[in-house]
Amino acid sequence: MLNQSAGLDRLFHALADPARRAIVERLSRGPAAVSELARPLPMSLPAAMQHLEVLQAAGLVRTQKVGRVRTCAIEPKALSLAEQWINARRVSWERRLDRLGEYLKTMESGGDGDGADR
Amino acid sequence: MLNQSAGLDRLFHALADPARRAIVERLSRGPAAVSELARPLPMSLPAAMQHLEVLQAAGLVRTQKVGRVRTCAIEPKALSLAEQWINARRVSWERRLDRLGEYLKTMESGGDGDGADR
DNA sequence: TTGATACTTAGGCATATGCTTAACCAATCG
DNA sequence: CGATTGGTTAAGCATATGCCTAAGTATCAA
Repeated sequence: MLNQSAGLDRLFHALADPARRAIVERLSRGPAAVSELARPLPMSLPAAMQHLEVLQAAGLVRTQKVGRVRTCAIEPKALSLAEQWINARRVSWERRLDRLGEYLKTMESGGDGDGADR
Repeated sequence: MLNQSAGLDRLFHALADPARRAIVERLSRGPAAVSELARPLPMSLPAAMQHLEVLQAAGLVRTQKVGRVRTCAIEPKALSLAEQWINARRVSWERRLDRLGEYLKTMESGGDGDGADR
């Protein structure tokens, strides 16, 4: 899986802001121009642009300029990186809880069993 | 589902740092004391503590002090909030791509169909 | 009670973020 | 051409983050 740490940094950081999530939410319903994305946000256009740049740096958004209009769209694959990390954690702790369950059953039936957690 | 925006802010922000993810990774394999979590990190103990505080504020980690040792554990439920948000996005854009597919099929068979995207 | 261990708090500092306003280009439009 | 529209760049500023060192506090061990 390789570490991919910097990518996760950028990805989670990009998602850690309501304005940026709002942009992603809007874009998951279809492409939009920069000013269209900025309009509903409580900030200036340049500020919204900076958020867009963060999203692009995270690979979440792809843009393309035609004439004087820049059209933005989500990059669905980007989110799956975050998803995978979260899933990996879940697998990890579920396995642990299973082992704990086994251990408790062993206890019950009077065995000794090295259940050392560390 | 209600907005839950502040919670997502804290959650994603907490995950947007390699040291904090390392802590979560360690804890998904089982509970640990503060100093045990700090040891592998390239920083001082107080710095590690601050990361721990961020994780607690995000609801990702629960701690409990016994004697002079504070033991930390993950709160599996916390991650599911992030997961849900990501899933919701996916559902949204998959529906959209389906509609787009339908539209293209309609085109193909010569129909007109209002496929306006906006 | 003395000392070591395991955190905690406080203060300070460098850099990063988020935002603003004020220009500045580049395609349209009249 | 000259004015608009849509976007971009630049500079500046306030606050937030991330880290450190130094100085506590509270067990536990001898």
